[in-house]
Amino acid sequence: MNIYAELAARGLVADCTDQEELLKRFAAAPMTLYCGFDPTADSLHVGNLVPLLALRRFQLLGHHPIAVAGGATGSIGDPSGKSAERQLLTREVLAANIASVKEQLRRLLDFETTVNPARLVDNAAWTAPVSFLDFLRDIGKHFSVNMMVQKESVRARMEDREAGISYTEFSYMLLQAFDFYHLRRELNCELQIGGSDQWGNITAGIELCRKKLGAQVFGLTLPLITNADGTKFGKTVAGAIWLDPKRTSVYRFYQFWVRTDDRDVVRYLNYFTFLDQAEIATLAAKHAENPGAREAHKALARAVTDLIHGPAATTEAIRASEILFGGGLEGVSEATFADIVGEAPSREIGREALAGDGTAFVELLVLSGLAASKGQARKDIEGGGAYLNNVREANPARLVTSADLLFGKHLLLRKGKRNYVVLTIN
RNA sequence: GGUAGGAUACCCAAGUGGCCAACGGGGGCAGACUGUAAAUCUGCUGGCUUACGCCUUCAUUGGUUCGAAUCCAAUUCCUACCA
Repeated sequence: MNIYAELAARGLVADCTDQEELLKRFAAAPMTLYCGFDPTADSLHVGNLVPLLALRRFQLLGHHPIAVAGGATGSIGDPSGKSAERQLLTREVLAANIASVKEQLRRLLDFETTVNPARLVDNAAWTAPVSFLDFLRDIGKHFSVNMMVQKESVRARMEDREAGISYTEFSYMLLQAFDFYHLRRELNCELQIGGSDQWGNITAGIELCRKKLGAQVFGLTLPLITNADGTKFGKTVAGAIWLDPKRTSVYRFYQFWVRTDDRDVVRYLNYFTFLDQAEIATLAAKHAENPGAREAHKALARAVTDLIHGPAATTEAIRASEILFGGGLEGVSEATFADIVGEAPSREIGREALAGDGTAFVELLVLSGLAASKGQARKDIEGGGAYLNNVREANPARLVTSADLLFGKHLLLRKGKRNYVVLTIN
């Protein structure tokens, strides 16, 4: 299957340059392509997944992917889609971010294959040595400010008198264009992919290649992922869903996908998994027939978690989820329960807290972090939204003692349908 | 620099001397219905307290008053018009 058809079938093509020529080029031979990732944090998040997986899709079909870590561009800040000027990252933070993002990129692409191994480069490598004067003379000369001002990312900020745009961010597209030019010249890279907000930056690079190298290169953008309810994909109240398990536990990562809106789930299977069209069609049919079973959701969650965290961690997250959401705790063995400890959010608690008369249930809810204050905890409990060991407990004053411990050392607290915390005696 | 207007809780936004922990909407949390979904309906949404109630909060500081988000003064920041 050719890559364009594959992407199109999944709804992953937002736009591309010179489609006719690009299709011919795809048909002719494998090509080298790249996508950049700016290290704005020390971890990528699910929002970065679409372009990242797209690189891998290209690789699976024989193309040569290059992941570019934005050591240079990241130090400037991309104005695309940003309504306000960004705080510059310090060099130390940037360096640390690049190091960890590189690790994450490494795990998602195949660098070992001999046929078309992925490559990972840092654009600081070729940008940093260029002097400001040289850059202005060799690169800047090819850009008309008139054109730059027309670009959506810049125009939006120029029209907003309050926000404005600094000269620094205004220059961002030149740096990204320089990347494409460099990669075309040195590595014969012919295609850049990116989110649809990258269109302006990508076309800037294409023009630079044409002007300086007389080469035709291509751009292809991927759609912006939207949630059916209109909220931003990948963002929860608590923040972004990160790929780094230290920031977002595997359990929470898995849960994020399981809770996907019904209306989004089939689309997301296409966007975020490598399941083929037949498999997705089967899941879509199952979902249409019996949405309550959430087969599609589970397949989605399993596939993505597996991809990011590996099969072992995924299995644990699934097991923890099955126990917590599978009904009562009766018959759950200590070994099985142990699986969810450390997987589900957990906290430690001193043994003395439960000795004698023990501690009021309200206190424990606050201790666990499930409630922000005692007053809130009381309301939650009185409202029937709190559970001790999966049994509703409506009395805030209920004293919890050692007798309530599961297997002599755990308490399972729950607020609402799906917020669990395991308290463990230390 | 001048003039006018503004700053209220997570966000938007009412309130212009006591009935104000502060209308309403959004968001969030919980309950019902369900399927860890959506929609809908209900409750909650500063802290402490079993409760009576107490404490902190309407940009900052000080003042007037029995009593201030509300009046006065100064300060800071924003907006609009003028220069």
